[in-house]
This record gives sequence, structure tokens and C-alpha cells, in this order.
Amino acid sequence: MAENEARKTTIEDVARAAGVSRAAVSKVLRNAYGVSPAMKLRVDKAIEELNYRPSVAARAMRGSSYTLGIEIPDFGNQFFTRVLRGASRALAGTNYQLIIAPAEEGMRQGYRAIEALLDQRVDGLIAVSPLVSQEWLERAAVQTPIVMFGRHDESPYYDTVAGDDSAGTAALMQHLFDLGHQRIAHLTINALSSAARSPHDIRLTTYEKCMVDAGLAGNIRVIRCGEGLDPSYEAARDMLDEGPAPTAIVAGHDELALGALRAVMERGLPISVAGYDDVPLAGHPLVSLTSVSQPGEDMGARAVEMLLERLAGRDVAEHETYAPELRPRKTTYPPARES
Amino acid sequence: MAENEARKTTIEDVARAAGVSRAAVSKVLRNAYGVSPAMKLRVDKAIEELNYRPSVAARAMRGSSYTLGIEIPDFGNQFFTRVLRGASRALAGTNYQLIIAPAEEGMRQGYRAIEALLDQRVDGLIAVSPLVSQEWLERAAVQTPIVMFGRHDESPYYDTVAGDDSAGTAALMQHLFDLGHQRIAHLTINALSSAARSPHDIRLTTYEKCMVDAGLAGNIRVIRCGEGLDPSYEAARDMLDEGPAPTAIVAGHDELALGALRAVMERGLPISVAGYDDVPLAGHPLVSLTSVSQPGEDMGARAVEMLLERLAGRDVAEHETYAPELRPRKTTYPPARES
DNA sequence: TTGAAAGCGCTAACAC
DNA sequence: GTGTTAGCGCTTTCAA
Repeated sequence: MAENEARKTTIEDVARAAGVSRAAVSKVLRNAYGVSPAMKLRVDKAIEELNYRPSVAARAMRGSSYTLGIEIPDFGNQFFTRVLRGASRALAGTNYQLIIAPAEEGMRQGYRAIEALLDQRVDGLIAVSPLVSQEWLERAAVQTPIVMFGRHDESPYYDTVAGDDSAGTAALMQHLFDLGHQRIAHLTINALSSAARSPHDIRLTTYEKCMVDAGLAGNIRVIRCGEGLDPSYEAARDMLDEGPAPTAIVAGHDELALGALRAVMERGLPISVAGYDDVPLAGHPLVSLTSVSQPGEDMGARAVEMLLERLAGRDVAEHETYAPELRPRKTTYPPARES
Repeated sequence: MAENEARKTTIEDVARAAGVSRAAVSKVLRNAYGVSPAMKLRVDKAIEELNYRPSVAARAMRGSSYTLGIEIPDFGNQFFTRVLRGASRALAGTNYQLIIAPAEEGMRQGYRAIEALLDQRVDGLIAVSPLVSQEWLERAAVQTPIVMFGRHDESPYYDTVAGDDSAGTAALMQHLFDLGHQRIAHLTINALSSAARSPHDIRLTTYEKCMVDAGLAGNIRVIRCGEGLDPSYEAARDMLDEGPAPTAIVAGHDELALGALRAVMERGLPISVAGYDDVPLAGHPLVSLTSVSQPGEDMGARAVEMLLERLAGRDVAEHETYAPELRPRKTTYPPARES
């Protein structure tokens, strides 16, 4: 009932139908130089009639696959959704396709996903805060243009797009100080060896610096958790149950903030919580979470453009940083209601 | 500074290093029949040393690509994230890779994404409630095993995995009736011609049937909106501003419900809102949204298994339906607070 | 401007 | 149990 019955139409079929050579069809396909309008017309007609679609595999073997890859670490984080949308839009109108590889949890996270993309012979790839070492990525970038997204460890071998996490965090801390907070805790994801200079690293160190500068070094408190709503909830809950509660919690990103918020509400404590990324829900009246906004769509689109520029010949690395914007919102929450 | 310097290692290199033929290496790679343990050892060693990774493109040309594709219509919907996780997990341990194609908005939505996956010569693909016609999908399924996820239009040509949307919606409606609601509106996404028997179609018709059966045919009210938080917010807001308000709104899924909830809160109206899918945030104390839970991870994993079974030779279609579970939660919300 | 032919890296069929 | 060989569908010289 399934499996290959009809053979797929090949470039050969198109060539025969149009009465030209395979090479001619190939040229039309890539609108390469040296095809008469007349021939292009006939070939296009044949392609249309036969409903021909070139095999990415075959193309990838000789030339390019016309495919860009993007590695995403965590689909739970809605910020990445924005990045994806931006990337997708920037590709519309080109003849490039986007494929995504999910980096499942576990130590070898980013490596496997990026390797999978490389195995597909993508023409370029965007790695979103990948948990891979810089040298490894540089070696990979020799073969395939790479845009590192989020991390701040710039390299002459690959381009980077990142938000100014330092400025964003500083603005957020200042906001909390202005509100009178002195005992501010920081909830961040577990430290991953290879993720030096990750956004979360910068946010953490900036948090610490701000505390120190404000003369609150003694109040520094860092809590680690796994990625996601539940791990952040549990970590925050444990913190609240263990020691003296802080008056505010700054989370590494909004999803963690939401998890922490759940713990805060369950305990009925008057603790302010703030996040990062300003995901769509942060502005919802139900949530109204203070956060730091990043232009995710623009950043995603720019990452794609950088790749396209590389494919067009650029050979010096570019590093772009986007300014974040503080989104001050509610700071005190009602305790949990029924259910 | 970039671009190909070192040639990638090929099967040839491995063969030479191990002192065997390319065919031998190929067999080891696929752990095919007829390789002595001794040879396997030497080949594995060479692969390891050379850090060899087979080219998916080259493999796809002759045999299989060892790649499964999944088309996802909307990353804003966190239910799909669960499905993805399940699919990803089911693949761990196999030598298959997962690649995702995003179906951007626009009319040709699903087609482009699925075609992109087919162009990559994936060995099988999961199409998540795609907006494509049944015949088109059947034709595609002749070439490549397909699991249709979500939609209920079963076919002898492809497998399906779906939730029992009818039962889920009925349970939800009953819950609202029990609570005394009579004027219940339904907020659903815009009707797409080719999406007959989509989950949203079923939810809509079940809503209507429940209303009729309860003798409330006159109170039926269906509002359409685009996908996402903002479109659903706007649609709900317009509805509230236009006519007499319902006492409850049943949304096609949680994201739409959240959008509607924003409108309800802004208007300060005592309207109950319910969603579908029970996304992680629905259970958050801040949100506490009544919803219908579906075992997304199991469903995603099962879809992958079905594909694997097809690749292993099964040739009759299978159709699996998963029972949903009502998650009754809070029904009245406070009006919006400052900011 | 067009076409012929070589070959990308792999697997499958078959010979040894 | 192992190697030889013929292509898969394209792109890319290079000659016509």
C-alpha cells in the first residue's frame, strides 16, 4: 500500500521533455549565466508540467543544498520562536530552505544537532547559544559558514548575533534597586562547561557586578536549575523553603521566571520576580512580568542575512550586538488561588 | 577566512585506513549482514580515528537518508513542543535523525514545508495538522511513509495519530454546562479549505452539537481569528465590544484562550474562558486555565514508531486515537491590574 | 549559447 | 566473508 511506485521525475525527464540537455536545465534551475530566454521558457514550462523538484541530495553532492540549518536548544523558550520567525521571513523569496535540528537535553546537546545539520550538507547554519566549545565550532566553520547566536565569544571564523546581555541585566538591576530592593537573588540555568560567555553567563556576572557595585555583595545569592518551568519552580521553592527569602528574584529568562513565580505564589510571599526576553506572555495582564525585551525577529533575520552574505562571498567575520530594552511591569503578585 | 579548506573525509578514506573495501565500510556503517567481527573492529577504529561522518546526501541518493522529518505549523503552540520532545526521545538510540521544517504562515503553508522535507529525501515524515489536501498527501505518501498528526481524515495510504477531539470538547462543554453556563461562544482559527477534519474542525462541530443537544442552538456563536496571541486577543475584544457578551468562551487551543483572556480581563468582564491542549502554562497558578489535556509526548513518540514500523516493512495503515482528559481549573478572573 | 561527459560519496547487486 | 562495479541525480568543466 505504500512505498515507491512511481519514480520521481529527474532533471533528465525535464531535459527530454524540453528537448535540451541536462546541463541546460541545471543552468535554468540556478539561473546561471548563459541561457537564452527562449530556452529558459521551454525549460520552465517542462518543469512546471512535470512538477519537477530537484533532489536536494543530488545537488548537495556537487554544489550546494540550498538549505540553511538552525539549531535550537529549547523550544520551551518562546524567544527562540521569534528568532525562528525572523529567520524564516528573511529566507522567503530566496531559493533557500530552512531546516531545524532540535538539541535534545543531555551533555552532547549541541554537538549532535549541529553535526546532524552538517551531515545534511547545509550551506550555512545558525547555532543558537550552543553548548559546544569555541574551537570545535571554529573547526566546523571552516567547512560551513556559521552564525553563532547569543553567545559572546567572538571568533574570526564565524559571525555572531547577540543581545547586549550586560546592558539589559544592568538596566533590570537598576530598576530593582530603584524600587528599593536590596536582597535580590539570581535564578539561572546550570553551568555548562562549554558555554562560557553564554547569555546566561553574562547575565550572571552582570548581576554579581551590580550587586557588588551597590554595596550588596553580601546579599548575592545564585540558584541553579535545569531548563524549563518545572525545574525552575522546584529550585525556587527549595530556596524559599531553606533560607531567608530575598525580596526579589531575577531569572535568567522568562520561562525560569514563570517557574519561580509559581513557587512564590504558592508560598504566598511578597517577592518580586523579573525575567529576560520579554516573551509574548510576559506582557499578558495575567502575568505582567517585568522583563528585558530583545528584538528576536530582527536578530533571527540578521543571522540569515549574514549567512547569505557569506555564501555571496564575504570572508571576514561580523559581530552584531542588539540593544535590549527594559520592560518594567508589575512587581508584586497575589498568592495562588484555588486549584 | 572561511570556506572549504580541508576536504571532508569520505568512506574511501576510511576504507583505505582500515585496509578494506568501501563496500565493507558501508556494511559496517549500516551493520548489514556479512561482516566479520575482526573487520568491524578495524573499520570502527578507522572511523573513530578519522572522525568520519557519512554524507547524508550521498546516502540518500542510493539508499536511505536515515532522516525523519517533522512539519510543525506553529511554534507558538506549546503543545507541539511536547510532541516534538516525544518524537525526539523515540528516536534516541536509533541511527535516525530528526529535522523539522517550519510551516510559515500563508496559504501554501503545509505544502512548502512538506515538499522541503520530501526534497531532502527524508525516509519518513510526520505532518502536524497540515493544511494540505488529503489526495495530495496520499500521493506524497506513495513515495515516503507519512504519519498525519492531529487530523482525523484517515486514509489507507498513511498512518494517523490524533487525540479524540470530539470527546475532549464534549467533556469540556459538559463541564461548562454543569457550571451553569448557557451562553458559550467558541473562538477558533480561520477556516482553511483543505483542513477538513482538522482538530479545530472537530472541536467546532462538537461545540455546535453540544449546544444544540443542550437546547442552546440559539446561543451558538463562533468567532474566527488568526493563529496566535494577538489575533485571538483582537477577535475576542471585537466580539466583546460588539454584541452581548457570552458567559463563557471555549477556545480552540490554549494560546487562543490566553488571547481571549486578555480581552476579557481588559474589559473587566466576568467571563469564563477555557482552552485545549493543557500547555505547561495552563496549570500555572497565575493562569490556571481550564483545559483539555492530551498526551503530546506519547503521541509524538508513537508517530515516530509508526514511521519506523513502516520502514521495517509494515504496509497497512494504522490509525491511533488518544483519549484526552479534562483539566478543570479556575473559571473567573480578576480584571486587569496596573500596567 | 549549448551539450557531452566526468564525477560527487555512497549502496546494492553480484562476483569471488 | 569480502571486494568490484555500476549507478543514484545532479553540477561543472570544457569543447563545440
